[in-house]
Amino acid sequence: MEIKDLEAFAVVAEELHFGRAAAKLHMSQPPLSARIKQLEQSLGVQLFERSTRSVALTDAGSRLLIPARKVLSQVVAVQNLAESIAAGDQGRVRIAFAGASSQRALPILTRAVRESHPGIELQLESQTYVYTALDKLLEGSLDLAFARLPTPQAELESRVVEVEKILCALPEGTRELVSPVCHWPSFTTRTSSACRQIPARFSRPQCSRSASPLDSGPG
Amino acid sequence: MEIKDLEAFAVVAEELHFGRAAAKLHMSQPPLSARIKQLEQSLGVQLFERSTRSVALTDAGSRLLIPARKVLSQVVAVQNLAESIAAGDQGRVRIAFAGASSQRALPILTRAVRESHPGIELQLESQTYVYTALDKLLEGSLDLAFARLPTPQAELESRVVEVEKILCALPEGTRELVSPVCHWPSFTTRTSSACRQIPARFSRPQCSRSASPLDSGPG
DNA sequence: ACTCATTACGGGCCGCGTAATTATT
DNA sequence: AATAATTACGCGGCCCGTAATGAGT
Repeated sequence: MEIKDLEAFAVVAEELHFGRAAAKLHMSQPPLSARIKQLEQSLGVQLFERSTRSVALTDAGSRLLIPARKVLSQVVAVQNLAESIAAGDQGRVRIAFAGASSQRALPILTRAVRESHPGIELQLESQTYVYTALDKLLEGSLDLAFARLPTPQAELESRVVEVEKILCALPEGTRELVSPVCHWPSFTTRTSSACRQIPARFSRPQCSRSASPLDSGPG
Repeated sequence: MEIKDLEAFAVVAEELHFGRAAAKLHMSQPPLSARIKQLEQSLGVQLFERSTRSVALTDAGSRLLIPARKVLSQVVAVQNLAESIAAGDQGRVRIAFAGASSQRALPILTRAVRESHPGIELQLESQTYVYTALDKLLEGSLDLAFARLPTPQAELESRVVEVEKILCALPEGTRELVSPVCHWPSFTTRTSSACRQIPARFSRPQCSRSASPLDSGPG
Protein backbone atom coordinates (compact mmCIF):
# COMPACT_ATOMS: atom_id res chain seq x y z
CA MET A 1 0.00 0.00 0.00
CA GLU A 2 1.33 3.39 -0.97
CA ILE A 3 0.41 6.92 -0.09
CA LYS A 4 -0.48 7.58 -3.71
CA ASP A 5 -2.93 4.69 -3.51
CA LEU A 6 -4.71 6.35 -0.63
CA GLU A 7 -4.76 9.68 -2.43
CA ALA A 8 -6.25 8.02 -5.47
CA PHE A 9 -8.80 6.29 -3.28
CA ALA A 10 -9.76 9.53 -1.56
CA VAL A 11 -10.12 11.49 -4.79
CA VAL A 12 -12.10 8.83 -6.59
CA ALA A 13 -14.33 8.50 -3.54
CA GLU A 14 -14.89 12.21 -3.67
CA GLU A 15 -15.55 12.50 -7.38
CA LEU A 16 -17.15 9.11 -7.94
CA HIS A 17 -15.86 9.48 -11.48
CA PHE A 18 -12.58 8.05 -12.73
CA GLY A 19 -12.16 10.66 -15.43
CA ARG A 20 -12.45 13.70 -13.20
CA ALA A 21 -10.47 11.97 -10.46
CA ALA A 22 -7.66 11.23 -12.89
CA ALA A 23 -7.65 14.84 -14.02
CA LYS A 24 -7.46 15.98 -10.43
CA LEU A 25 -4.54 13.62 -9.87
CA HIS A 26 -2.79 14.81 -13.05
CA MET A 27 -2.83 11.45 -14.69
CA SER A 28 -4.90 9.47 -17.17
CA GLN A 29 -7.71 7.09 -16.30
CA PRO A 30 -6.08 3.74 -17.04
CA PRO A 31 -3.26 3.97 -14.50
CA LEU A 32 -5.73 5.29 -11.97
CA SER A 33 -8.02 2.39 -12.62
CA ALA A 34 -5.11 0.01 -12.27
CA ARG A 35 -3.99 1.68 -9.06
CA ILE A 36 -7.40 1.35 -7.48
CA LYS A 37 -7.66 -2.24 -8.56
CA GLN A 38 -4.27 -2.97 -7.13
CA LEU A 39 -5.15 -1.25 -3.86
CA GLU A 40 -8.30 -3.29 -3.66
CA GLN A 41 -6.30 -6.45 -4.14
CA SER A 42 -3.68 -5.53 -1.58
CA LEU A 43 -6.39 -4.72 0.95
CA GLY A 44 -8.43 -7.74 -0.01
CA VAL A 45 -11.52 -5.57 -0.22
CA GLN A 46 -13.53 -4.08 -3.04
CA LEU A 47 -13.71 -0.34 -2.54
CA PHE A 48 -15.97 0.72 -5.40
CA GLU A 49 -18.98 -0.75 -7.08
CA ARG A 50 -18.51 0.08 -10.72
CA SER A 51 -20.73 -0.51 -13.64
CA THR A 52 -19.40 1.04 -16.80
CA ARG A 53 -21.70 4.01 -16.30
CA SER A 54 -21.50 4.67 -12.59
CA VAL A 55 -19.11 4.49 -9.66
CA ALA A 56 -20.21 4.09 -6.05
CA LEU A 57 -18.48 3.38 -2.77
CA THR A 58 -19.04 -0.07 -1.41
CA ASP A 59 -19.80 -0.53 2.25
CA ALA A 60 -16.18 -1.48 2.85
CA GLY A 61 -15.03 1.55 0.89
CA SER A 62 -17.04 3.97 2.95
CA ARG A 63 -15.75 2.41 6.15
CA LEU A 64 -12.15 2.70 4.99
CA LEU A 65 -12.41 6.22 3.62
CA ILE A 66 -12.15 8.06 6.91
CA PRO A 67 -9.09 6.19 8.20
CA ALA A 68 -7.48 6.62 4.80
CA ARG A 69 -8.03 10.37 4.91
CA LYS A 70 -6.63 10.35 8.41
CA VAL A 71 -3.40 8.85 7.14
CA LEU A 72 -3.20 11.43 4.38
CA SER A 73 -3.74 14.35 6.71
CA GLN A 74 -1.04 13.06 9.02
CA VAL A 75 1.33 12.68 6.14
CA VAL A 76 0.92 16.34 5.25
CA ALA A 77 1.32 17.10 8.94
CA VAL A 78 4.72 15.42 8.84
CA GLN A 79 5.64 17.40 5.76
CA ASN A 80 4.51 20.65 7.30
CA LEU A 81 6.43 19.93 10.44
CA ALA A 82 9.53 19.15 8.43
CA GLU A 83 9.06 22.34 6.47
CA SER A 84 8.74 24.43 9.58
CA ILE A 85 11.80 22.75 11.03
CA ALA A 86 13.68 23.32 7.81
CA ALA A 87 12.52 26.93 7.67
CA GLY A 88 14.80 27.06 10.55
CA ASP A 89 15.11 27.15 14.20
CA GLN A 90 14.92 30.70 13.14
CA GLY A 91 11.44 31.96 13.52
CA ARG A 92 8.61 33.04 15.73
CA VAL A 93 6.62 30.75 18.02
CA ARG A 94 3.29 32.15 19.09
CA ILE A 95 2.19 31.08 22.53
CA ALA A 96 -1.05 31.70 24.33
CA PHE A 97 -1.40 31.39 28.06
CA ALA A 98 -4.66 31.30 29.93
CA GLY A 99 -5.16 31.03 33.63
CA ALA A 100 -2.77 30.60 36.47
CA SER A 101 -1.25 27.32 35.33
CA SER A 102 1.16 29.09 33.02
CA GLN A 103 2.61 31.42 35.60
CA ARG A 104 5.22 28.95 36.72
CA ALA A 105 5.91 27.26 33.41
CA LEU A 106 6.26 30.35 31.22
CA PRO A 107 9.40 31.92 32.69
CA ILE A 108 11.11 28.52 32.75
CA LEU A 109 10.26 28.02 29.12
CA THR A 110 11.31 31.44 27.91
CA ARG A 111 14.62 31.22 29.72
CA ALA A 112 15.39 27.77 28.31
CA VAL A 113 14.50 28.81 24.78
CA ARG A 114 16.58 31.95 24.95
CA GLU A 115 19.59 29.92 25.99
CA SER A 116 19.43 26.92 23.67
CA HIS A 117 17.63 28.41 20.65
CA PRO A 118 18.59 32.05 20.51
CA GLY A 119 17.17 32.32 16.99
CA ILE A 120 13.64 31.68 18.20
CA GLU A 121 11.45 34.62 19.00
CA LEU A 122 8.62 33.92 21.43
CA GLN A 123 5.45 35.89 20.95
CA LEU A 124 3.31 35.68 24.06
CA GLU A 125 -0.39 36.34 24.03
CA SER A 126 -2.68 36.40 27.03
CA GLN A 127 -5.97 34.68 26.51
CA THR A 128 -8.88 35.04 28.89
CA TYR A 129 -10.70 31.92 27.77
CA VAL A 130 -9.10 28.59 27.04
CA TYR A 131 -11.31 27.90 24.06
CA THR A 132 -10.33 30.97 22.09
CA ALA A 133 -6.75 29.79 22.41
CA LEU A 134 -7.67 26.30 21.21
CA ASP A 135 -9.54 27.70 18.24
CA LYS A 136 -6.55 29.77 17.25
CA LEU A 137 -4.37 26.68 17.53
CA LEU A 138 -6.63 24.82 15.14
CA GLU A 139 -6.65 27.77 12.75
CA GLY A 140 -2.88 27.84 12.85
CA SER A 141 -2.65 31.39 14.14
CA LEU A 142 -1.08 30.06 17.32
CA ASP A 143 1.62 27.45 17.78
CA LEU A 144 1.30 26.57 21.44
CA ALA A 145 -1.04 27.17 24.35
CA PHE A 146 -0.91 26.71 28.09
CA ALA A 147 -4.28 25.88 29.51
CA ARG A 148 -5.92 23.93 32.23
CA LEU A 149 -7.04 20.51 31.04
CA PRO A 150 -9.82 21.15 28.56
CA THR A 151 -11.58 18.37 26.74
CA PRO A 152 -8.64 17.11 24.69
CA GLN A 153 -9.30 17.40 20.99
CA ALA A 154 -8.05 14.80 18.60
CA GLU A 155 -6.46 17.39 16.32
CA LEU A 156 -4.34 18.83 19.11
CA GLU A 157 -1.47 17.31 20.97
CA SER A 158 -1.38 17.97 24.67
CA ARG A 159 1.00 17.24 27.46
CA VAL A 160 0.67 17.66 31.19
CA VAL A 161 3.12 20.34 32.28
CA GLU A 162 2.11 20.71 35.85
CA VAL A 163 -0.36 19.23 38.32
CA GLU A 164 -1.88 21.78 40.67
CA LYS A 165 -3.84 21.36 43.82
CA ILE A 166 -6.32 24.15 44.18
CA LEU A 167 -7.78 24.83 47.58
CA CYS A 168 -11.12 26.32 48.43
CA ALA A 169 -10.41 28.86 51.14
CA LEU A 170 -13.21 30.67 52.92
CA PRO A 171 -13.69 32.72 56.10
CA GLU A 172 -14.91 30.68 59.00
CA GLY A 173 -18.60 30.00 59.04
CA THR A 174 -19.26 31.24 55.50
CA ARG A 175 -19.37 27.87 53.76
CA GLU A 176 -23.11 27.72 54.04
CA LEU A 177 -23.36 30.92 52.05
CA VAL A 178 -21.28 29.70 49.17
CA SER A 179 -22.30 26.05 48.77
CA PRO A 180 -25.78 26.60 47.29
CA VAL A 181 -24.41 29.00 44.66
CA CYS A 182 -21.19 27.41 43.54
CA HIS A 183 -21.33 23.86 42.30
CA TRP A 184 -17.90 22.56 41.46
CA PRO A 185 -17.23 23.34 37.81
CA SER A 186 -18.03 27.02 37.75
CA PHE A 187 -16.55 27.54 41.16
CA THR A 188 -13.11 26.28 40.29
CA THR A 189 -12.75 28.02 36.97
CA ARG A 190 -13.98 31.42 38.09
CA THR A 191 -11.83 31.83 41.09
CA SER A 192 -8.73 29.80 40.43
CA SER A 193 -6.41 32.66 39.63
CA ALA A 194 -7.76 34.83 42.41
CA CYS A 195 -6.85 32.04 44.79
CA ARG A 196 -3.18 32.69 44.15
CA GLN A 197 -2.91 35.15 46.98
CA ILE A 198 -4.89 34.08 49.97
CA PRO A 199 -5.32 36.73 52.64
CA ALA A 200 -4.05 35.50 55.95
CA ARG A 201 -7.31 36.11 57.72
CA PHE A 202 -8.92 33.29 55.77
CA SER A 203 -8.74 30.02 57.63
CA ARG A 204 -7.45 27.08 55.66
CA PRO A 205 -8.24 23.92 57.64
CA GLN A 206 -11.87 24.87 57.60
CA CYS A 207 -12.27 23.76 54.04
CA SER A 208 -9.79 20.94 53.73
CA ARG A 209 -12.78 18.66 53.22
CA SER A 210 -13.70 20.10 49.87
CA ALA A 211 -10.14 20.62 48.72
CA SER A 212 -9.29 18.22 45.94
CA PRO A 213 -6.81 18.25 43.05
CA LEU A 214 -8.27 19.42 39.79
CA ASP A 215 -6.64 16.44 38.19
CA SER A 216 -9.77 14.69 37.01
CA GLY A 217 -10.23 11.45 38.87
CA PRO A 218 -11.89 8.39 37.30
CA GLY A 219 -14.37 9.47 34.71
CA MET B 1 7.43 10.78 0.43
CA GLU B 2 6.50 7.14 0.63
CA ILE B 3 5.45 4.83 3.39
CA LYS B 4 8.59 2.77 2.88
CA ASP B 5 10.62 5.91 3.48
CA LEU B 6 8.99 6.36 6.84
CA GLU B 7 9.53 2.71 7.71
CA ALA B 8 13.16 3.04 6.79
CA PHE B 9 13.42 6.19 8.86
CA ALA B 10 11.80 4.54 11.86
CA VAL B 11 13.98 1.44 11.72
CA VAL B 12 17.23 3.32 11.24
CA ALA B 13 16.25 5.63 14.08
CA GLU B 14 15.67 2.60 16.24
CA GLU B 15 18.84 0.75 15.33
CA LEU B 16 21.10 3.73 14.72
CA HIS B 17 23.01 1.41 12.42
CA PHE B 18 22.44 1.16 8.68
CA GLY B 19 23.59 -2.44 8.47
CA ARG B 20 21.24 -3.84 11.06
CA ALA B 21 18.42 -1.60 9.86
CA ALA B 22 18.86 -2.86 6.32
CA ALA B 23 18.78 -6.44 7.55
CA LYS B 24 15.59 -5.72 9.45
CA LEU B 25 14.09 -4.22 6.31
CA HIS B 26 15.20 -7.20 4.19
CA MET B 27 17.39 -5.14 1.94
CA SER B 28 21.04 -4.16 1.57
CA GLN B 29 22.62 -1.04 2.99
CA PRO B 30 23.18 0.99 -0.17
CA PRO B 31 19.52 1.32 -1.20
CA LEU B 32 18.63 2.07 2.39
CA SER B 33 21.22 4.78 2.51
CA ALA B 34 19.91 6.21 -0.72
CA ARG B 35 16.33 6.05 0.54
CA ILE B 36 17.16 7.96 3.69
CA LYS B 37 19.10 10.52 1.73
CA GLN B 38 16.22 10.97 -0.65
CA LEU B 39 13.75 11.29 2.20
CA GLU B 40 15.96 13.92 3.76
CA GLN B 41 16.00 15.82 0.51
CA SER B 42 12.26 15.60 -0.01
CA LEU B 43 11.66 16.83 3.54
CA GLY B 44 14.38 19.41 3.26
CA VAL B 45 15.76 18.31 6.59
CA GLN B 46 18.71 16.23 7.68
CA LEU B 47 17.44 13.36 9.81
CA PHE B 48 20.68 11.68 10.85
CA GLU B 49 24.12 12.85 11.77
CA ARG B 50 26.42 10.26 10.27
CA SER B 51 30.14 9.84 10.47
CA THR B 52 31.37 6.64 8.89
CA ARG B 53 31.53 5.02 12.28
CA SER B 54 28.40 6.27 14.01
CA VAL B 55 24.81 7.26 13.31
CA ALA B 56 22.76 9.61 15.46
CA LEU B 57 19.42 11.34 15.17
CA THR B 58 19.60 15.05 14.52
CA ASP B 59 17.33 17.39 16.44
CA ALA B 60 15.02 17.56 13.43
CA GLY B 61 15.06 13.79 13.16
CA SER B 62 14.00 13.26 16.72
CA ARG B 63 11.20 15.76 16.31
CA LEU B 64 9.93 14.04 13.19
CA LEU B 65 10.22 10.51 14.49
CA ILE B 66 7.05 10.46 16.55
CA PRO B 67 4.76 11.86 13.83
CA ALA B 68 6.34 9.45 11.37
CA ARG B 69 5.59 6.51 13.65
CA LYS B 70 2.07 7.82 14.01
CA VAL B 71 1.58 7.64 10.27
CA LEU B 72 2.92 4.11 10.19
CA SER B 73 0.68 2.93 12.98
CA GLN B 74 -2.33 4.39 11.24
CA VAL B 75 -1.36 2.72 8.03
CA VAL B 76 -1.39 -0.67 9.72
CA ALA B 77 -4.67 0.35 11.33
CA VAL B 78 -6.12 0.83 7.86
CA GLN B 79 -4.79 -2.55 6.80
CA ASN B 80 -6.18 -4.23 9.88
CA LEU B 81 -9.54 -2.63 9.35
CA ALA B 82 -9.57 -3.74 5.73
CA GLU B 83 -8.61 -7.23 6.81
CA SER B 84 -11.38 -7.42 9.36
CA ILE B 85 -13.84 -6.12 6.80
CA ALA B 86 -12.57 -8.63 4.29
CA ALA B 87 -12.75 -11.43 6.86
CA GLY B 88 -16.35 -10.71 6.36
CA ASP B 89 -19.28 -9.01 7.83
CA GLN B 90 -19.30 -12.39 9.31
CA GLY B 91 -17.81 -12.33 12.71
CA ARG B 92 -18.05 -11.50 16.36
CA VAL B 93 -18.00 -7.99 17.77
CA ARG B 94 -17.17 -7.81 21.45
CA ILE B 95 -18.84 -4.98 23.29
CA ALA B 96 -18.40 -3.86 26.84
CA PHE B 97 -20.93 -1.71 28.62
CA ALA B 98 -20.34 0.06 31.88
CA GLY B 99 -22.75 2.18 33.77
CA ALA B 100 -26.24 3.33 33.01
CA SER B 101 -25.47 5.17 29.80
CA SER B 102 -25.60 1.99 27.76
CA GLN B 103 -29.03 0.93 28.93
CA ARG B 104 -30.83 2.91 26.28
CA ALA B 105 -28.29 2.58 23.48
CA LEU B 106 -27.66 -1.15 23.68
CA PRO B 107 -31.05 -2.55 22.70
CA ILE B 108 -31.26 -0.07 19.82
CA LEU B 109 -27.84 -1.18 18.61
CA THR B 110 -28.45 -4.89 18.91
CA ARG B 111 -31.76 -4.66 17.09
CA ALA B 112 -30.27 -2.62 14.23
CA VAL B 113 -27.33 -4.98 13.83
CA ARG B 114 -29.54 -8.06 13.82
CA GLU B 115 -31.60 -6.57 11.04
CA SER B 116 -28.99 -5.12 8.71
CA HIS B 117 -26.01 -7.40 9.44
CA PRO B 118 -27.43 -10.76 10.38
CA GLY B 119 -24.00 -12.34 10.01
CA ILE B 120 -22.61 -10.37 12.93
CA GLU B 121 -22.65 -11.91 16.34
CA LEU B 122 -22.61 -9.47 19.24
CA GLN B 123 -20.87 -10.60 22.37
CA LEU B 124 -21.87 -8.40 25.28
CA GLU B 125 -19.81 -8.08 28.40
CA SER B 126 -20.70 -6.14 31.50
CA GLN B 127 -17.87 -4.13 32.95
CA THR B 128 -18.00 -2.59 36.38
CA TYR B 129 -15.25 -0.05 35.80
CA VAL B 130 -14.80 2.04 32.70
CA TYR B 131 -11.04 1.69 32.73
CA THR B 132 -10.94 -2.08 32.56
CA ALA B 133 -13.03 -1.79 29.42
CA LEU B 134 -10.66 0.79 27.93
CA ASP B 135 -7.66 -1.37 28.72
CA LYS B 136 -9.26 -4.31 26.98
CA LEU B 137 -9.97 -2.11 23.99
CA LEU B 138 -6.31 -1.17 23.77
CA GLU B 139 -5.27 -4.80 24.12
CA GLY B 140 -7.63 -5.73 21.33
CA SER B 141 -9.69 -8.13 23.41
CA LEU B 142 -12.68 -5.86 22.99
CA ASP B 143 -13.98 -4.09 19.91
CA LEU B 144 -16.31 -1.50 21.37
CA ALA B 145 -17.26 -0.03 24.71
CA PHE B 146 -20.05 2.11 26.04
CA ALA B 147 -18.88 4.34 28.83
CA ARG B 148 -19.47 7.68 30.36
CA LEU B 149 -17.00 10.28 29.07
CA PRO B 150 -13.61 9.23 30.40
CA THR B 151 -10.44 11.07 29.63
CA PRO B 152 -10.34 10.43 25.87
CA GLN B 153 -7.22 8.57 24.85
CA ALA B 154 -5.47 9.28 21.61
CA GLU B 155 -5.38 5.61 20.66
CA LEU B 156 -9.14 5.24 20.93
CA GLU B 157 -11.87 6.74 18.84
CA SER B 158 -14.90 7.94 20.73
CA ARG B 159 -18.26 9.32 19.84
CA VAL B 160 -21.00 10.87 21.94
CA VAL B 161 -23.97 8.53 21.83
CA GLU B 162 -26.16 10.19 24.36
CA VAL B 163 -26.16 13.21 26.64
CA GLU B 164 -27.63 12.55 30.03
CA LYS B 165 -28.71 14.87 32.79
CA ILE B 166 -28.16 13.25 36.13
CA LEU B 167 -29.98 14.59 39.14
CA CYS B 168 -28.96 14.45 42.72
CA ALA B 169 -32.10 13.44 44.61
CA LEU B 170 -32.17 13.35 48.39
CA PRO B 171 -34.79 13.18 51.10
CA GLU B 172 -35.74 16.56 52.47
CA GLY B 173 -33.36 17.95 55.01
CA THR B 174 -30.60 15.40 54.48
CA ARG B 175 -28.38 17.50 52.24
CA GLU B 176 -26.29 18.60 55.15
CA LEU B 177 -25.48 14.99 55.93
CA VAL B 178 -24.22 14.20 52.45
CA SER B 179 -22.38 17.34 51.39
CA PRO B 180 -19.31 16.99 53.63
CA VAL B 181 -18.77 13.38 52.53
CA CYS B 182 -19.44 13.44 48.82
CA HIS B 183 -17.53 15.93 46.74
CA TRP B 184 -18.60 15.84 43.13
CA PRO B 185 -16.42 13.31 41.34
CA SER B 186 -16.85 10.33 43.63
CA PHE B 187 -20.47 11.12 44.27
CA THR B 188 -21.57 10.96 40.68
CA THR B 189 -19.69 7.84 39.71
CA ARG B 190 -20.68 5.80 42.72
CA THR B 191 -24.37 6.40 42.66
CA SER B 192 -25.20 7.12 39.05
CA SER B 193 -26.73 3.76 38.17
CA ALA B 194 -28.60 3.55 41.41
CA CYS B 195 -30.18 6.89 40.52
CA ARG B 196 -32.11 5.23 37.74
CA GLN B 197 -35.01 4.37 39.97
CA ILE B 198 -35.82 7.17 42.34
CA PRO B 199 -38.29 6.25 45.07
CA ALA B 200 -41.25 8.57 45.02
CA ARG B 201 -40.74 9.67 48.58
CA PHE B 202 -37.58 11.52 47.59
CA SER B 203 -38.27 15.13 46.79
CA ARG B 204 -36.83 16.39 43.54
CA PRO B 205 -37.02 20.20 43.62
CA GLN B 206 -35.03 20.16 46.80
CA CYS B 207 -31.79 19.52 44.98
CA SER B 208 -32.34 21.15 41.63
CA ARG B 209 -29.55 23.55 42.53
CA SER B 210 -26.81 20.97 42.36
CA ALA B 211 -28.27 19.14 39.40
CA SER B 212 -26.10 19.60 36.35
CA PRO B 213 -25.47 17.59 33.18
CA LEU B 214 -22.46 15.34 33.36
CA ASP B 215 -21.42 16.71 30.00
CA SER B 216 -18.21 18.34 31.13
CA GLY B 217 -18.51 22.07 30.91
CA PRO B 218 -15.56 24.32 30.11
CA GLY B 219 -12.39 22.78 31.40
C1' DA C 1 -24.13 6.86 -31.11
C1' DC C 2 -21.77 8.47 -27.14
C1' DT C 3 -19.67 8.18 -22.70
C1' DC C 4 -16.81 6.03 -19.54
C1' DA C 5 -14.25 2.35 -17.54
C1' DT C 6 -11.17 -1.43 -18.66
C1' DT C 7 -7.58 -4.12 -21.23
C1' DA C 8 -3.29 -4.08 -24.27
C1' DC C 9 1.17 -2.49 -25.10
C1' DG C 10 5.51 0.01 -25.34
C1' DG C 11 8.78 3.18 -23.03
C1' DG C 12 11.05 5.43 -19.25
C1' DC C 13 12.21 5.97 -14.57
C1' DC C 14 13.14 4.41 -10.05
C1' DG C 15 14.90 1.20 -6.77
C1' DC C 16 17.34 -2.84 -5.66
C1' DG C 17 21.60 -5.67 -5.41
C1' DT C 18 26.61 -6.48 -6.25
C1' DA C 19 31.06 -4.49 -6.39
C1' DA C 20 34.40 -0.95 -5.44
C1' DT C 21 35.80 3.15 -2.52
C1' DT C 22 36.65 5.97 1.49
C1' DA C 23 37.11 7.02 6.16
C1' DT C 24 37.54 6.04 10.92
C1' DT C 25 38.99 3.15 14.93
C1' DA D 1 43.68 -4.18 9.32
C1' DA D 2 38.79 -4.14 9.88
C1' DT D 3 34.32 -2.24 10.01
C1' DA D 4 30.77 0.59 8.26
C1' DA D 5 28.79 4.00 5.29
C1' DT D 6 28.85 5.90 0.62
C1' DT D 7 29.51 5.96 -4.53
C1' DA D 8 29.36 3.31 -9.14
C1' DC D 9 26.82 0.59 -12.13
C1' DG D 10 23.80 -2.76 -14.44
C1' DC D 11 19.44 -4.94 -14.29
C1' DG D 12 14.51 -5.68 -13.52
C1' DG D 13 10.04 -4.18 -12.35
C1' DC D 14 6.53 -0.96 -11.87
C1' DC D 15 3.99 2.87 -13.37
C1' DC D 16 2.65 5.99 -16.72
C1' DG D 17 0.63 7.39 -21.20
C1' DT D 18 -1.41 6.26 -25.77
C1' DA D 19 -4.30 3.25 -28.29
C1' DA D 20 -7.89 -0.14 -28.68
C1' DT D 21 -11.93 -2.66 -26.68
C1' DG D 22 -16.26 -3.33 -24.33
C1' DA D 23 -20.43 -2.18 -21.97
C1' DG D 24 -24.39 0.47 -20.91
C1' DT D 25 -27.49 4.54 -21.66
